Amino acid sequence: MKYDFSAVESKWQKKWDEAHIFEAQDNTDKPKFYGLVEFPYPSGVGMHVGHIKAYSGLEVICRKRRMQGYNVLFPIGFDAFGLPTENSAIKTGIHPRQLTDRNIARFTDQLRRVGFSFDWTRTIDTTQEDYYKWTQYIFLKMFEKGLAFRDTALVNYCPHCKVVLSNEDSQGGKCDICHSEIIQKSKDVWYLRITEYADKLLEGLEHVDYLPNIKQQQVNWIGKSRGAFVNFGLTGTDEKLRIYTTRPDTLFGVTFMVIAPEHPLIAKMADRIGNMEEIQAYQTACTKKTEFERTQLVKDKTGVRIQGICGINPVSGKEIPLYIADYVMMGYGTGAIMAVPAHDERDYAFAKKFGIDIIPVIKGGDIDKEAYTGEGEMINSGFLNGLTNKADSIAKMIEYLTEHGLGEGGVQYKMKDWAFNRQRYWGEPIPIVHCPTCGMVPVPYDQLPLRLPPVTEFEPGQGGESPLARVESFVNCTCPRCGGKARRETDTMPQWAGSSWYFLRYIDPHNSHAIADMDKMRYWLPVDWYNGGMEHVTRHMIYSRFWHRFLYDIGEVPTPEPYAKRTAQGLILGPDGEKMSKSRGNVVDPNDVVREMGADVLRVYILFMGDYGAAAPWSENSMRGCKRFLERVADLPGKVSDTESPVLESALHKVIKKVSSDIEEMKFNTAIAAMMGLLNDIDDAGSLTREQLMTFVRLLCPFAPHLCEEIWEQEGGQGFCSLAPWPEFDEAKTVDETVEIAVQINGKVRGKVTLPQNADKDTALTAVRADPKLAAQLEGKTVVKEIVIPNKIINIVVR
RNA sequence: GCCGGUGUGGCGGAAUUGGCAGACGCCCGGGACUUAAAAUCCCGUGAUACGAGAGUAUCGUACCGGUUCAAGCCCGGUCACCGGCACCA
Repeated sequence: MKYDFSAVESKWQKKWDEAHIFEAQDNTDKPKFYGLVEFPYPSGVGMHVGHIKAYSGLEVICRKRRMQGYNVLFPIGFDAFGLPTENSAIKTGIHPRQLTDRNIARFTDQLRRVGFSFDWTRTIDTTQEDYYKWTQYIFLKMFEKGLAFRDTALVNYCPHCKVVLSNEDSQGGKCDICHSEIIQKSKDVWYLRITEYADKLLEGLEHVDYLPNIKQQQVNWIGKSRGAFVNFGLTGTDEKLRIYTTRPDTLFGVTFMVIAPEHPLIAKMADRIGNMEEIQAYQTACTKKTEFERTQLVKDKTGVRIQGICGINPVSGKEIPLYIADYVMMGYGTGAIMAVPAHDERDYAFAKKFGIDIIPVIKGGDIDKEAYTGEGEMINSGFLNGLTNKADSIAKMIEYLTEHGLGEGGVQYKMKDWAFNRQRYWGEPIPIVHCPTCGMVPVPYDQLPLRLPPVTEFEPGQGGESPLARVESFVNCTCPRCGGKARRETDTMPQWAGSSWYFLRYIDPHNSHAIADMDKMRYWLPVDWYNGGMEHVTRHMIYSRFWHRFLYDIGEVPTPEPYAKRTAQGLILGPDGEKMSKSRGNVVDPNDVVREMGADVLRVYILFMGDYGAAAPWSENSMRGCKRFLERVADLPGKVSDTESPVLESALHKVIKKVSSDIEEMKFNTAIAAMMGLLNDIDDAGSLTREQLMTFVRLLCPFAPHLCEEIWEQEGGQGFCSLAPWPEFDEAKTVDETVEIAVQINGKVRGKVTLPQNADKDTALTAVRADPKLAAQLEGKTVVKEIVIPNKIINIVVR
C-alpha cells in the first residue's frame, strides 16, 4: 500500500476535532489524569522541534491514559506577555496585541498538524483580559497579606533592555533576554516576599515526586543554611555590628571583621572614621564594577581598613580591626561578617594580603600554608576547648551567646525576594494607586481587570519609565479610598506572573467569578504529571509553587503543592551536535518535517532519538529509519491471515508488557525499539492474525495515532483507535517454556544449554554434562564450585 | 570551588539493576529486483589473530586498582566532557 500520510493525517485531525474526543469531562466518576506541559511563548519565529519533544512525552502518556479509561485533562495555552513581542512591536510599529494573535494562530496551526491530543476548548492566553484579571487578583491578595511590597534596594538592571530583573532572570550576571551585562542600581521596586515561603517550598519537596536532580536544584536555589547571628561590639560606641555565620564554633578565632561596601554603618559612623575619603573612593570603585567582575576576581581580594573603629569579640573581649571589602555582599546575611582566617579560605586570602593575625582554634591542617576547614579538637577557645565534634561546639556556642544576650541561632537563604515590576508595556498592569494622602491603595476587586490602555509607542521613556507613564488618562485617577486625585502605578508585572498559576485556569477557563471552581479544583488537582525544561526548574517552578502555596494558605486552592510529579526532557541538538540556534543555522523546523515525512514520523523519531531526558543530535538519516518503520506498519494489513504463530503471539505479549511499562518510565526509545523488533518478528513469522494486528495498532497509537486510526478503521475497528482499550498482556504468554542459558567455565562463556523454565540445579548440570562440547571442556578438570542461577546463568569453576 | 549528570562499535543509543555487552535504528559492504537509478527486499557488520570454510581463540563498556564464581553496573582513586550555582560568610 502506498501510504499517503498527508491526506490521512488531516483526515483524522478533522475527525478527532469533530468528535470532541480529547475534551476533558468535568462531571464524571471516572478516575482523572491531569497531564501538563509548559505552555509556549508564542514568538514570531514559530515552533521549534524542541517544543515538539517537550509535548510528545506527555502526549503519549495522556493518550495511553485515555485508552486506559481515564478522564484526561491535557491542555495547552500561550504565555504571551513579555519582551520579545514588545521588542518586535517597537521594531515594526505593530501593536503587541496583533503580533500575539498572529503568533498564537501560527502556533495553534503547527500544534494541530502534529496531531497532539490537546483539549482545544480550554486554551488560555495570559494576555487576555479575562485571564490577567485573575493574575492581578492574586497580586492584590498578596498585597493584602503584605507579601507584595515596595522597597528601595540595589537591583539587577539591564541597561540595554532598560528593565529591572529578578535574580532568577539575571543568572550569571547576564540579562536573560538580551545577554548584556547587568548592573546594580538602586531603585524603588516592587517585591514579592518569596523568602517568607522558603521553608514551605523546601518542606513541600518532601511530598512530591520530582526527578532527583530537579529537587536538588531547587534545594540549592533556596540555599538554606543554619548558623548564628552574633552581635559584635564596636569601640567607642554602644552600636552593635550584627553578623551571620555558619561557624559560630570558631568565634574565638576571629581576628578581623568585614562589612560590605554598601553597609549602612559607614554613613552612620562617618564622623568617627579617620579615612573617610579612602573608603568613599573604594565604595565608588565597587559600584562601577559589574556583578560579573566582582565575582570573577575570586582570588584577588581587595578592601580598606576602617580607621578609628574596631570590633570587639563578644566572647574574648579582644579588639579586632574592621575592614570594608567587596567580597562581602550586602544581599546575603547582614552584609557583615566575622573573619576566621585560620578556618576559612576567603578570610585566609584576605588576612595574608593585609597581614592580619591567623589564630587556629581547631587542631589539624597546616595554617602556614592554607586555611584548615576540616574538623578537629577545639583549641584557644575558652569554654569550647577539648570538644571534638563540630555540631557540639556549634550548639554550645549558640547556647552561650543566647544566655549572654550576644546573639542567637538563625537560618539564612540564598534565595532573595522576587523583584516584580518591569518598566514595560506588554505585561499585566500592577493594580495599585498611589494616593498622596492614603499611600498605596489597591484597585478594588470589582474594578479588575485593570486594562492595559491602548498606546502606539512602546519604547520605555528616557528615564526608563514604562510607556504607560505617558498615558495621562491611565495615570491620572481618583483614589479608591478617599476619592482624591491620585496616580496609578505605571509598571507592569514580569513575564513569569501569568505562568505562575495557569494550570489552575485550565481547570475552569471561562469562570468569571473565581480563579476556578473549588469543586473542579478538588477533582483535578494536583497536576498528576508535569513535564518541561530544566531551565525552568529554578524559576517558573519555584515561582508557581510559591503562588500556589500562598493560594492554599488563603484557602483559594485545595492542595498545598500544584504538581505531584515533574520530569524534564533533554534538548534536541542540531545535526552538528551543537545547540540549535538561528546564528548557527542548524535549526530544524517541525513544519518542514511534517510536510515531507508526516507528523507520525516526526513524533516517532523525536521519541526514538534516545533517552527522553538526555540531549541528542538531530539526524535526518535516523528519522528515515522511522519512516521506513511506519511504512512497513502500513503494509501490515496485507499480511493478515488466519494461521496463528505461537511464537509471534508470545512475542506480542512481551511487547505489550514492555511498551506498557516503558511508557510509564518515559523510556519511549526502547518502547519503539520493541515495536520495531516485533515487526521483524512478524516478517519472520510470515503473517499475523487480524486480532494481533489490532493489538499492535493500539500499542502504537499513542506514538503514531494517524496511521493507527487509519488501519483501525480499514480493519473494521469499533470507534476510534485513540479511545480503544489499552492492550492487556497475558503473563503466561510472556514466559517461554524453555530458556537458553549460557554456560560459563571459570567465568567465560563456553557454550549454551536449553532448559525448561526454572529448571533446578541438578537438571541444569545434567544438561551441561550431556553437551559434548561442554563435557569435553570439563574433561580431566577438578570442579571447585558450581553456580546455577535459574533462567540466568551457569558458571562452573574448575581447576 | 560547590552541586548534579555523563563517559559503551563508524554514529544515535540498548542491557531485566551483579548474570551471554552492543537490543533497535542509522551509516557502510555484498546480493536480489531494475535498461539504469531511486525506492524496496534479503544477507553481513565491535576489534584483532588463526582458518579455504561453518568456525575457533584473545581483547573489549574513559583510565588505574579492589570486591565477587561473575562487574558497563558495586567500592576506592584518576581523567575528560556537559548542565546549574558561585567570594552565600
